[in-house]
Amino acid sequence: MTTAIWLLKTEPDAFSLEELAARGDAGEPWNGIRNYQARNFLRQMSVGDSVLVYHSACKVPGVVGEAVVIRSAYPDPDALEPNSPYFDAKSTPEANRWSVVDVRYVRHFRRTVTLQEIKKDERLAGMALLKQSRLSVSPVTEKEYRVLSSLSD
DNA sequence: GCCAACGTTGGC
DNA sequence: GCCAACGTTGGC
Repeated sequence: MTTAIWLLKTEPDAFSLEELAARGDAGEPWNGIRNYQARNFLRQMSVGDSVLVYHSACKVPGVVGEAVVIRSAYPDPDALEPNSPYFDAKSTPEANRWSVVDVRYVRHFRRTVTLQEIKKDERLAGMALLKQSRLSVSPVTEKEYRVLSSLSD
Protein backbone atom coordinates (compact mmCIF):
# COMPACT_ATOMS: atom_id res chain seq x y z
CA MET A 1 0.00 0.00 0.00
CA THR A 2 1.11 3.56 -0.57
CA THR A 3 2.35 5.58 2.36
CA ALA A 4 0.24 8.41 3.62
CA ILE A 5 1.32 11.78 4.98
CA TRP A 6 0.08 13.34 8.20
CA LEU A 7 0.49 16.53 10.15
CA LEU A 8 0.90 16.31 13.92
CA LYS A 9 0.71 19.36 16.13
CA THR A 10 2.70 19.76 19.28
CA GLU A 11 3.33 22.60 21.66
CA PRO A 12 7.11 22.94 21.73
CA ASP A 13 6.97 23.95 25.40
CA ALA A 14 5.51 20.51 26.10
CA PHE A 15 7.29 18.38 23.49
CA SER A 16 9.31 19.76 20.61
CA LEU A 17 10.87 18.32 17.47
CA GLU A 18 14.27 18.81 19.16
CA GLU A 19 13.15 16.50 21.95
CA LEU A 20 11.96 13.94 19.42
CA ALA A 21 15.38 14.15 17.73
CA ALA A 22 17.01 13.45 21.08
CA ARG A 23 15.05 10.19 21.38
CA GLY A 24 16.93 8.83 18.38
CA ASP A 25 15.92 5.51 16.83
CA ALA A 26 13.74 4.58 19.80
CA GLY A 27 11.30 7.30 18.84
CA GLU A 28 8.48 8.40 21.09
CA PRO A 29 4.81 7.57 21.68
CA TRP A 30 2.67 10.42 20.35
CA ASN A 31 0.36 10.44 23.33
CA GLY A 32 -2.36 12.59 24.76
CA ILE A 33 -4.68 12.76 21.76
CA ARG A 34 -8.12 13.21 23.32
CA ASN A 35 -10.27 14.11 20.35
CA TYR A 36 -12.17 11.49 18.39
CA GLN A 37 -11.48 12.85 14.94
CA ALA A 38 -7.76 13.10 15.66
CA ARG A 39 -7.79 9.62 17.17
CA ASN A 40 -9.50 8.20 14.10
CA PHE A 41 -6.73 9.61 11.93
CA LEU A 42 -4.12 8.09 14.28
CA ARG A 43 -5.76 4.71 13.75
CA GLN A 44 -5.40 5.05 10.00
CA MET A 45 -1.64 5.49 10.20
CA SER A 46 0.71 2.77 8.98
CA VAL A 47 4.37 2.11 9.73
CA GLY A 48 6.39 4.13 7.25
CA ASP A 49 3.87 6.95 6.87
CA SER A 50 5.44 10.41 6.82
CA VAL A 51 4.66 12.90 9.55
CA LEU A 52 5.05 16.66 9.33
CA VAL A 53 5.64 18.14 12.77
CA TYR A 54 3.88 21.43 13.48
CA HIS A 55 4.71 23.63 16.45
CA SER A 56 1.62 25.36 17.85
CA ALA A 57 0.91 27.81 20.67
CA CYS A 58 4.35 29.34 20.33
CA LYS A 59 6.01 32.45 18.96
CA VAL A 60 6.11 31.37 15.32
CA PRO A 61 3.61 28.58 14.65
CA GLY A 62 4.47 26.41 11.66
CA VAL A 63 5.84 23.18 10.21
CA VAL A 64 9.34 22.61 11.56
CA GLY A 65 10.32 19.22 10.20
CA GLU A 66 9.57 15.63 9.57
CA ALA A 67 9.17 12.33 11.38
CA VAL A 68 8.05 8.81 10.45
CA VAL A 69 5.55 6.37 11.96
CA ILE A 70 7.41 3.39 13.46
CA ARG A 71 4.48 1.71 15.25
CA SER A 72 0.84 1.85 14.25
CA ALA A 73 -1.97 2.62 16.67
CA TYR A 74 -2.21 0.81 20.01
CA PRO A 75 -4.11 1.61 23.22
CA ASP A 76 -2.81 4.70 25.02
CA PRO A 77 -1.54 3.52 28.43
CA ASP A 78 -1.75 7.07 29.82
CA ALA A 79 -5.55 6.90 29.61
CA LEU A 80 -5.48 4.23 32.34
CA GLU A 81 -2.92 5.95 34.55
CA PRO A 82 -4.68 7.95 37.30
CA ASN A 83 -1.64 10.15 37.84
CA SER A 84 -1.28 11.05 34.18
CA PRO A 85 -2.62 14.37 32.89
CA TYR A 86 -4.13 12.27 30.10
CA PHE A 87 -6.05 9.96 32.46
CA ASP A 88 -9.54 9.10 31.21
CA ALA A 89 -11.94 7.75 33.82
CA LYS A 90 -14.13 6.27 31.11
CA SER A 91 -11.39 4.07 29.65
CA THR A 92 -10.62 0.56 30.92
CA PRO A 93 -7.98 -2.00 29.87
CA GLU A 94 -10.73 -3.84 27.98
CA ALA A 95 -12.16 -0.69 26.41
CA ASN A 96 -9.53 2.00 26.11
CA ARG A 97 -11.01 4.85 24.08
CA TRP A 98 -7.66 6.36 23.14
CA SER A 99 -4.84 5.39 20.84
CA VAL A 100 -1.23 6.32 20.35
CA VAL A 101 1.34 5.77 17.59
CA ASP A 102 5.13 5.81 17.88
CA VAL A 103 7.09 8.20 15.70
CA ARG A 104 10.78 8.67 15.03
CA TYR A 105 12.62 11.86 14.11
CA VAL A 106 13.65 12.24 10.48
CA ARG A 107 14.85 15.82 9.95
CA HIS A 108 14.43 19.48 10.70
CA PHE A 109 13.44 21.64 7.77
CA ARG A 110 16.17 24.11 6.78
CA ARG A 111 13.64 26.73 7.77
CA THR A 112 10.23 26.70 9.40
CA VAL A 113 7.25 26.99 7.07
CA THR A 114 5.15 29.38 9.09
CA LEU A 115 1.39 29.33 9.44
CA GLN A 116 1.42 32.81 7.92
CA GLU A 117 3.09 31.47 4.77
CA ILE A 118 0.75 28.50 4.62
CA LYS A 119 -2.25 30.83 4.78
CA LYS A 120 -0.85 33.00 2.01
CA ASP A 121 -0.06 30.18 -0.44
CA GLU A 122 -3.09 29.37 -2.54
CA ARG A 123 -1.66 25.92 -3.31
CA LEU A 124 -2.16 25.13 0.38
CA ALA A 125 -5.61 26.65 0.71
CA GLY A 126 -7.18 23.21 0.96
CA MET A 127 -5.10 22.03 3.88
CA ALA A 128 -7.07 20.38 6.68
CA LEU A 129 -4.89 22.40 9.05
CA LEU A 130 -6.58 25.60 7.84
CA LYS A 131 -10.07 24.19 7.55
CA GLN A 132 -10.10 22.82 11.09
CA SER A 133 -7.67 24.91 13.00
CA ARG A 134 -8.11 23.02 16.27
CA LEU A 135 -7.52 19.51 14.94
CA SER A 136 -4.18 18.16 16.17
CA VAL A 137 -3.87 15.27 13.71
CA SER A 138 -4.75 15.76 10.06
CA PRO A 139 -4.01 14.26 6.66
CA VAL A 140 -1.72 15.99 4.16
CA THR A 141 -1.90 15.39 0.41
CA GLU A 142 1.10 14.48 -1.73
CA LYS A 143 0.82 17.85 -3.45
CA GLU A 144 0.63 19.81 -0.19
CA TYR A 145 3.66 17.89 1.04
CA ARG A 146 5.66 18.86 -2.05
CA VAL A 147 4.74 22.53 -1.67
CA LEU A 148 5.63 22.54 2.03
CA SER A 149 8.96 20.81 1.35
CA SER A 150 9.89 23.32 -1.32
CA LEU A 151 8.97 26.24 0.95
CA SER A 152 11.25 24.79 3.63
CA ASP A 153 14.41 25.00 1.51
C1' DG B 1 -4.34 37.62 28.19
C1' DC B 2 -8.20 37.78 24.97
C1' DC B 3 -11.39 35.60 22.38
C1' DA B 4 -13.28 32.91 18.30
C1' DA B 5 -14.09 28.34 16.97
C1' DC B 6 -15.76 24.25 18.14
C1' DG B 7 -15.97 19.73 20.69
C1' DT B 8 -18.14 17.62 24.86
C1' DT B 9 -21.35 17.12 28.59
C1' DG B 10 -25.57 16.69 30.76
C1' DG B 11 -30.34 18.25 31.84
C1' DC B 12 -34.63 17.93 30.00
C1' DG C 1 -32.34 14.14 20.48
C1' DC C 2 -31.91 19.12 21.40
C1' DC C 3 -29.33 22.66 23.00
C1' DA C 4 -27.22 25.61 26.65
C1' DA C 5 -23.27 25.65 29.36
C1' DC C 6 -18.80 24.70 29.66
C1' DG C 7 -13.96 23.53 28.47
C1' DT C 8 -10.07 23.50 25.27
C1' DT C 9 -7.27 24.90 21.40
C1' DG C 10 -4.45 28.02 19.49
C1' DG C 11 -3.72 32.43 16.84
C1' DC C 12 -3.02 36.98 17.80
